This record gives sequence, structure tokens and C-alpha cells, in this order.
Amino acid sequence: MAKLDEVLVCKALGDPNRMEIVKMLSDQEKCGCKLLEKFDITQPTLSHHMKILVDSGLVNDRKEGKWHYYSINTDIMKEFCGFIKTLCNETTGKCCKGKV
Amino acid sequence: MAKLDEVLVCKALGDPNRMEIVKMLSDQEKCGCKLLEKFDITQPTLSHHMKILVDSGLVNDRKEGKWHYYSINTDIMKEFCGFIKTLCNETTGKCCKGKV
DNA sequence: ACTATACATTGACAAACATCTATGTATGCG
DNA sequence: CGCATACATAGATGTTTGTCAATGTATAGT
Repeated sequence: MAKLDEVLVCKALGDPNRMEIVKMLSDQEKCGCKLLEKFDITQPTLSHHMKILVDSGLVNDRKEGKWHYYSINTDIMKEFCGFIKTLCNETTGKCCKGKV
Repeated sequence: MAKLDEVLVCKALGDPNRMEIVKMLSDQEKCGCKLLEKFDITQPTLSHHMKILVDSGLVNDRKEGKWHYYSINTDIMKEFCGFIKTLCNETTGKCCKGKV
């Protein structure tokens, strides 16, 4: 089972093109050639971005014939969502107040 | 009112030190000097990271005397959390199947 | 006024990154 | 087989980034 690396996931989402790709995949599974049509980048650049997304665990890569079908790894995405939720806690205290 | 830039937020969280800082702040508000103690980086480097976090909107900076108190901007964090949630949708369809 | 503390700014530098061109590999079709 | 399509790999290049040392600024205490 894949493990969540929050920093790696954020790094993967920290690029405009990759963020857009993930948004498109959240709609539905898509193959590389379809993705490529939507961006102003070359095929090797897309391949590079897809590798980063897959390596982060956020995206699944399913091969079928000569096509690669990419989709959101919902398990990882949900786990990541849960992690972000833990960062939403209201700050309850202060530090360095008077002392130090 | 601050607006959420998802890519900027992800970029901010895409560094191990900054991720750790945000985790620490999610516990409670802290001043820069307290944060500095926990990391193996110099003060200018921390200052640089804090600027990126504040610029992303994720972190608030409250000045009091010579101290800067940093805390999570819960509005932005919740908004970001909501955004991630929208990426969790199950993929419902296929593309490039048979045609094209 | 002097000194110490908290933090920012500047400039430098090496590592990481996004992108490209060129080329390679694999699959499918006639 | 020969050719086209889908994607990967390698190498090059310009840009961004994380980090530091040096220095500047502001605040507080003696």
C-alpha cells in the first residue's frame, strides 16, 4: 500500500501545469495524448510532469495498448485531504509571552 | 479579504522545513525565535521561509514589540482544504476509449 | 547612550527544476 | 515489413530556489 508523503504531494501540486492536470483528472480519467492537447508544452515535458505526479502517489497510471490512462489516486488524495484538515485547527495558545 | 492561490499554497508547503513550520503553527501561535530553535537553519533562511508562507496566505504575521507572532490563517487553510476535497471525486468516466 | 535581541535585506552560490530538441522504445495497422 | 502513434529517455539550458555570511533596522533594557 502506498504511503503519503505530504511534502512530495505539495511539490507535485506546486506547479501550474501539474495543478491543472490534476484538476482535469479529478473530472475523469484521461490518457496522455488527450492531456497534451490542452497544454502549450511538448510531449517530453508532459511525460516529465506525469512522472512527478505518479511518483508523488497522487496519480495512477494504467497502461492499455499504447495508451497510458491517468487518474486520481483517491486513496492518497483523501489521505492528503485528511492531513490538511489537521492543519486547520484554531490556534489556542500563545508563546514567548512575557518569558524568554 | 485574501484570495486563495492553490499553486502558491502548495509551493509554500512543498519544502520540508516550511511544512514542519506549518505543522508547528497548527498546534499554536509561535514567534520566530521559538521556531528558529527547532530548525538547523540560520535566521535569514527562516525569515525567507516565513515570507513565503505569509505571502502564500497560509500564515499570519502579528507584530508585537520586537517579536513576530506567526499563526495559521485558518480561513485560507480551510478554503484550501475545501479545494483539495474537490479533487477527491471518484473518476466516473473514461476517455480515448475506442475513438481517437 | 550603549548593548543585546528579533527580524529583514542584500548578494552570492550551488542544487533543483521546467523546458526544449533529439532520439529511443513499444504498440497497432495495412 | 514499413509506417504512424503514444510515450520515455538523454542531454542541454535558462530559471528558480534554498541556503549562507554580512549587514541593516527596530525595539527593549540598563
